[in-house]
Amino acid sequence: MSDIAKATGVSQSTVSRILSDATLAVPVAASTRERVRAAAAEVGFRPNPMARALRGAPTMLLGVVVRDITDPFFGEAIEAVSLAAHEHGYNIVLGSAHARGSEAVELTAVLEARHCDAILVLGDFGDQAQLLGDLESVRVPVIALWQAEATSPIPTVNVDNLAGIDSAMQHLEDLGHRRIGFIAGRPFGDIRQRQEAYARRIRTLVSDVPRGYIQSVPNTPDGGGTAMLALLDLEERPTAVVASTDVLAIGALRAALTNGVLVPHDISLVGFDDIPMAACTVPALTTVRMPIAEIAAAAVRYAVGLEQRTGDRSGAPVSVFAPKLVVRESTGEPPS
Amino acid sequence: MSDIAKATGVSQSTVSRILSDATLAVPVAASTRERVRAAAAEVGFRPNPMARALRGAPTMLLGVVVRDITDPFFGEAIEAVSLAAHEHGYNIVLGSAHARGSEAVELTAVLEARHCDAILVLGDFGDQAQLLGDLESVRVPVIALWQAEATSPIPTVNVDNLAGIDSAMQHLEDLGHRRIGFIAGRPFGDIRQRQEAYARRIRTLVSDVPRGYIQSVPNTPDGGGTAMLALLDLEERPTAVVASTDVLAIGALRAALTNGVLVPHDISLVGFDDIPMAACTVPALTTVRMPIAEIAAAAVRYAVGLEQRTGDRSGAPVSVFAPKLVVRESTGEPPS
DNA sequence: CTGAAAGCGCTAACAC
DNA sequence: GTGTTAGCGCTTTCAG
Repeated sequence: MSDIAKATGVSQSTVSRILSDATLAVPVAASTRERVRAAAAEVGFRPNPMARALRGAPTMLLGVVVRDITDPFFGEAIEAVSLAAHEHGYNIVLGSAHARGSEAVELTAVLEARHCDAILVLGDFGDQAQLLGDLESVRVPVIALWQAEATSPIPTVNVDNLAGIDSAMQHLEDLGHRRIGFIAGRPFGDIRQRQEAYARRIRTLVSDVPRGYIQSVPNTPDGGGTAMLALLDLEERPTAVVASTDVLAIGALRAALTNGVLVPHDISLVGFDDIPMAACTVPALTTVRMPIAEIAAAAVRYAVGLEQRTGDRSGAPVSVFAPKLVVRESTGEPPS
Repeated sequence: MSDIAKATGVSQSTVSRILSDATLAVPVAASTRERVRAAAAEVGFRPNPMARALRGAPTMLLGVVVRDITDPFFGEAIEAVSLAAHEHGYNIVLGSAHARGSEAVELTAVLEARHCDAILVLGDFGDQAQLLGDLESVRVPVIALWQAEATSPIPTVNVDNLAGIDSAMQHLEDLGHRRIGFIAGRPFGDIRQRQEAYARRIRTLVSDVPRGYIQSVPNTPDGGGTAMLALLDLEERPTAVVASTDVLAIGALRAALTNGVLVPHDISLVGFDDIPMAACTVPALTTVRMPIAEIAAAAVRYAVGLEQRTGDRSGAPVSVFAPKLVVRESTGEPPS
């Protein structure tokens, strides 16, 4: 920058004024501006964001912490956030927390230190009190997506899990199902909410959740398979199963099929998330789709907005978006 | 930092020496160190990486450009890179290129400007000459993963596509298949290599690639489905199909199954990548698995190593890792 | 309208 | 061993 100042015979501060578009505040002669611009272009000048940040300017970076980047759902989510961020001129610093406590903590330190303008937390970290605690003491705005701990003081934008499960249950009930099982993942956050929604709903059908109708397993295809097998073994076998995520549902589907149980002929299956693969299974999965793009956009808008009214972290407002049931081939009437 | 200098009555430079662990070069009294450390801890001191970077220190950031983050394969890849980077104390700045030219270019600008210590490019950007060109003029080391353009001057670490396809073909031939079709994605990079490997191999079986045996489609499940349908419609229908990616294979599988073609009874199917879902289809997919973790580790090691011997970009060395065939349920003997 | 100068937080010679 | 001093590249008062 000083180079170009010398080359054009202007002072470095003038160059700064021109190149940083502070022009509006302090007028600069058009002629000078032209010359400087030209010189800058010639040298291929690129402002150094480090230096800018050092002076207190925003870094235009959004930190993103994701619980498990290999989860196909979060792949889509990151894409959506990245897109939304990009629209505001922001870039993404990604940290995958690998669901291990120590790293997550370290991670927030990194993100904070990197002076992200805001931090976005994707997914439930309910089992990592550390992280959540740390996040509270971070100086930049933190906003959570797909994080459903009611206790959290962090502003959150999420999908309406209750509505999602309700629509799935309604669909199943309309089809004639009464004995409906549930496959749960981790017992906190989104999945816990979905489980509660299920439990509440099923109690309107039967006096209480039948023994074994809720299977808690790790949120993996294998977990889903294990759960399905257990459900299938029940004395009063359910005629339909709601899985709290598509990943679980896909595992459950495979388990049923490989054990000679036809879907949806013998048992109906509904997932949650609508990951791309959900449409590719045979039969294709009936599932609950969330408005990922909208959620991401809202979160980014919020993160960016928060930067202006600094420190305003009191409200911990929560935006909730409505999901939509996508009926495909994995649901049908109960076996007679 | 000056605060803690004042508080402990030492000079700020001493504090810096202690806190930046330059201790080794210039000895510091143990007592002073203790005091400073304590004070630093009390204030909750966190070094400002911006300032550090401004002084020329490495930013400990690795830029990652990925062609399509929603591709489940790249999800795993990013995780692996992230893990490997973490081991060297590096973090990841993620940029998804959305496979759109303009953005990709802009992206590299951002990454360069962000002063990443190196840039990792995941996947083929063969259709984006812009990006590749830009990358060449970037000052930091660039290293490519899963990028197979022979013309590229960028150091590359990749999987041995030829060996992968060969093992798939060998497996099929051992089973007795002679009429083997191929589903190709984009006509460049990894996929082109795989296609060439297929073409070479099939010519050892028949005089030339039979008409229509290579189906070129977009790298999506739908694309795979379309390709499979075309293959099935062929006069001399293949008894086996090799798909250049699992995503294609999964789509192809669904297309076959929903059209009453049994896999592997009527037609065998092999994928490539071994994405997590590959084990969850019914039948589970026989596929070619790459050593993702090793590839990521090699790339990161390289990226980090390159930083020391600056400017050494001449060789454009290429590391190639051997993939491994994973036999599951989608392959069997040809129908009699 | 433009220049001079003071830092942002930190590191690295170079003294003492 | 520790303090002094000079910047890294940029923004920003404050004077011309």
